Amino acid sequence: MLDIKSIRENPEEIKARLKVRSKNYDAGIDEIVEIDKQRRLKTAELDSLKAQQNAASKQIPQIKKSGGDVSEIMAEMKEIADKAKIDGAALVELEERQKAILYSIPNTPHSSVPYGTDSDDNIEMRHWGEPTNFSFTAKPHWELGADLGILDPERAAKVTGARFHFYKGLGARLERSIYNFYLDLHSGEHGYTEIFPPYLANRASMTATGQLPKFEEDMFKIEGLDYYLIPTAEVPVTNLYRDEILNGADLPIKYCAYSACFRAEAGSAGRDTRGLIRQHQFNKVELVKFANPETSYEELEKLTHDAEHALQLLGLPYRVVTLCGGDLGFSSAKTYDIEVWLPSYGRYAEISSCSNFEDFQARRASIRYRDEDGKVRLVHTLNGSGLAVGRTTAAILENFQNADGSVTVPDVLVPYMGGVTVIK
RNA sequence: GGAGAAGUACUCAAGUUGGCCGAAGAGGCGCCCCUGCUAAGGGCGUAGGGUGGGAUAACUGCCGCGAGAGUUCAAAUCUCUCCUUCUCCGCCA
Repeated sequence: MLDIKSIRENPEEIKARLKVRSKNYDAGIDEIVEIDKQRRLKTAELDSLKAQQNAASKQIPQIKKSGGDVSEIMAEMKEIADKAKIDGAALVELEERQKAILYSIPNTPHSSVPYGTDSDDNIEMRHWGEPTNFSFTAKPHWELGADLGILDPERAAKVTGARFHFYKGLGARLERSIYNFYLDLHSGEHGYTEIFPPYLANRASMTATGQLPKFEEDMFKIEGLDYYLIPTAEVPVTNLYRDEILNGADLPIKYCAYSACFRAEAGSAGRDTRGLIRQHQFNKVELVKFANPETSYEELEKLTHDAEHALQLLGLPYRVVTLCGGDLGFSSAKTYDIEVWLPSYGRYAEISSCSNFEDFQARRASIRYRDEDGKVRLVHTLNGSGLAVGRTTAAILENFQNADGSVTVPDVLVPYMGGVTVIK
């Protein structure tokens, strides 16, 4: 959520910055400025009534003590109390309206984010390796999975529904090897503390990280409870410090977390219908940072490189792009996508999204830190996939397939695979 | 899931016939005094955070005793709902 004070003071600047997301973007800035004005007037009105009440509350017992008559002042206070009630209700309504708009406004993009309408306008920053060439006709991963007997979406459709998978045998082992490798890499070499979070989060948490209220239809909700299946470990891990004040000297705080992720993705019907790319449930290792605002963009670079490092060790070709305004996520100020080469698609496909949310989530979640000067400030939150596991499995199967239909296991995963070097 | 008990500041903890409770006390922490030494003693300080007014000052209003709602002129204190923790029972990986 954006700061109402900065909207109040620089409405035109905020509007201009939001236009990087979309030319015609109308976030309701003018409306919110007007509501804010009324809200503050009403607040002042109500506060002065309360001040009168407080003064009377001190007088009444004293008058009573000295045997005076309080009926007149009490009658007067009754009127004030009634008026305060009406004002209070009006104020609540204004606050609700303001909040509704404020929660629906996306983050302002960082100045380095280019204008653009969709993923075609993203900017390639760098790439590593080259697209894989095959001397034979390469198969897509879903065919490899079926032929090797390691992926079974058909039975998953029977047992659950579309967009779920059974992994079997070395397929299940490969998936497990990948997220164990990721966790070991980030918690070991990269200095992230490992977290294993709950897979359900409540409404307050989902609101704090920005999934709610705007994207409710993308979430799986638990019937009859205020719980949602997490779409990413970002939700529980970022909310770890909701409503807390951290010690500034402890920043940056770095966490990595494996979790299953659940996405209803109502709008995705018809896309990526086969294979592991777009599932209702998938595995992911997430990197989360709580950072000092001064250094959060350096932390974003480091986080992105940490995620890239995993792909380098696996030997998978990838590129890094800066998302343009039109492709930028709701809560993010700047995002790098890491895209892995996917032969069946003939293009790079997203396997990680590394974002700096600046204070957007921290304001919603009230995550702050005490600075050296004793002042309390909002932290900057960052996160990125490190990496999506199912898509890694797909990329490994496709990029490392052999002419005979077998798949070579990347060296770094062999120990995790119990010494298996080829899946056949 | 059932039955009880409890949630007050960094910690512990008073306060439930509603009103001089912004909230006793202790510990901890900070500063100082005494002490020729890392002891003992003494003094002072220690509620923040949010949100308004005001010049992004001085100063000042309002809200904060788990959360929310209610009763009342007035609630930490009364009522209701919810959350969390503890104990016992049940169930269970």
